[in-house]
Amino acid sequence: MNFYTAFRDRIVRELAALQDAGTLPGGLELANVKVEPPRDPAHGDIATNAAMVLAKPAGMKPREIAEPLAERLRALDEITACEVAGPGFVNMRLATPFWAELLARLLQAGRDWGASDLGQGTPVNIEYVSANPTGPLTVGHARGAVVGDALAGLLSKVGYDVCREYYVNDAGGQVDTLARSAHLRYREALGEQIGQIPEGLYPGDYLKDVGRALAERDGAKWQAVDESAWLPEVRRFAIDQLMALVREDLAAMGVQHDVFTSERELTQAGAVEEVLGYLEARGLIYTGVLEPPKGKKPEDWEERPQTLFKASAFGDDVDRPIRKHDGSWTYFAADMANHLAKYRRGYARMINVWGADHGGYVKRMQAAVKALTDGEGHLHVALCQLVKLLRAGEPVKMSKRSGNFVTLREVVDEVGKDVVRFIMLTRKNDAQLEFDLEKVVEQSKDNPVFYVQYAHARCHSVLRHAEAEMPEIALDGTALAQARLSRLTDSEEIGLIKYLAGWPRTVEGAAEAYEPHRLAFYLHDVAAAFHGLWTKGKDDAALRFLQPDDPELTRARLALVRGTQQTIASGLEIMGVDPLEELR
RNA sequence: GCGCCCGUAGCUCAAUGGAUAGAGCACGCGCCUUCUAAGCGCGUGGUUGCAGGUUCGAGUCCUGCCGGGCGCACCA
Repeated sequence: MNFYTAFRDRIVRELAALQDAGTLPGGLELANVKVEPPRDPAHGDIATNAAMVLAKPAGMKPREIAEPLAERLRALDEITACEVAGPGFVNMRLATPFWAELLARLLQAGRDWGASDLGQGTPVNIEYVSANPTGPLTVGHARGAVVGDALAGLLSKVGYDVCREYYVNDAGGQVDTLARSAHLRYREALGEQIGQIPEGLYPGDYLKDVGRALAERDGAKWQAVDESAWLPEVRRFAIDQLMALVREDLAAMGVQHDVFTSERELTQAGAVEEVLGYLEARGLIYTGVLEPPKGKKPEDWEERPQTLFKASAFGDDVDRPIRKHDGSWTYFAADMANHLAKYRRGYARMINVWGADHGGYVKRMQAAVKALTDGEGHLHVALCQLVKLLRAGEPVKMSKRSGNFVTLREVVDEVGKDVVRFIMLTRKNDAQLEFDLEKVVEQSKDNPVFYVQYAHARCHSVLRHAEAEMPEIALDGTALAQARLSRLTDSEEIGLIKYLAGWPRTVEGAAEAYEPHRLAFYLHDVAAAFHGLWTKGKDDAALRFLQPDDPELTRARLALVRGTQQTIASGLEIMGVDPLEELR
């Protein structure tokens, strides 16, 4: 479906023919030969760098390779012009019928437009969100949720077998703190005066609900007993409640994970001991003393022997502790078990979406994956930078209700999940993102969500008018694929087809680079091309899509409109955004 | 001190190692009896932080500086 790939195959074939003919020496490495769109459309539709990358190994000048190659390429039907330019590019222009044919294929592909088998069914695990169950999700989590979900959609689209995973950090000190905070709210619900929330406990009002629910279920059962008696049960209860809240928040964003893995269950099942045993057998565990970080020695630093994993043997800067002071496992140790479990379930390819504050954790986890899988596993980490939440240019105040952060829910309730999802993908994940609650719902050109949705709605508007004025024309993609597409001759019409034709390449590129934001930029450009064409019909009635006196031409143009609509819808679908048919 | 990320037009940001570095905003000038003007077109605007290096070719890769962000045992 990616026609650049198809042309690359042909060019490689022609290069082989040139080798057979003795024009080129044999045995050339062709892996670096690329076929891509020239940056400047004036250079043609597609270009290859073959002559330049082969010049050195062939011991020839680029032109000496380019000219005979161009000679052969000119003989192909689809290629109307082929010339050598610049330092040795071979530029090609494709025949109009080629583009018409491409539009027809797009329309027939329907929902599969842009799909490919790049991934060949390879299993990929994407772990994202994975927020601690100690509070509601924040706007920061929203970005991770959107990026992870869009990556999942993207990789599915190009043929990977994707598993969407959430790792629940329900072990360790933070959930104990949660339990204590919830217990306090529980006593409050039973009528006690609890006063100020002590330092170190979670102050958010959302825990009042948890306290009340516990009081309703268990009455005063846990009120006057020792902490050791109530903690495990209150903890379990609070985690369940908060995970339910998390799932609700995610559902409000349209995010649904396939698997929730519990750190506690993993640990209790002995998975960490297994990891330890595995690493010990390979001599990767030892007891040692770590150096304090230079220039920033913690106040309470004490030199003492710790159980360490030899992460430095796998690219990390230092070796990493796997037991805490009290002998329990570190978060890292449990996370190793988590990654080993994923690997064992068949996911040699793993992607984690983390907040930028976890950047310092990347190397050790990658080192762990290497060590635990004998180098067979591969972990990619996408770090999401901060989201700066603004309202009309001013930073948004934190709400007390939630515990001094802005929740995902507040934002979704205010602007809608589609807006959140789209805007979160308008920046590279490792760049900071400004999210202005007022701007993102503005119905104007400088709001990319609106701009793209408007183009999609305009397509539907045209199709609705067509239905009313020329009911004899069938408007579904399959029917329109049969239209006489050779009637599309205006350079802007052809230009739009060319742009649409780039969709599969865009999808593949975004998937390979793990960069879903490219979809948002591409859709913005498609929308711009469409708006331009639409407006041209205002200036020149002959360019309007609907030509009542010429049904054949109308059908061809409606095919283009449908193709645009399908492409935008296809992109929004991967991003998890519902395309709008009307904006009124 | 060390590690990771970032540095591109006045602002916010694009650009799988490719040709003359692109959009939007802002600024200036045009376009509404019409399928949604909630839009379109034209113009102004650049030493890609600095200095070297690799390459036929560097915003992109490597090294060193400068500036900003994040992190740095026993939290997650």
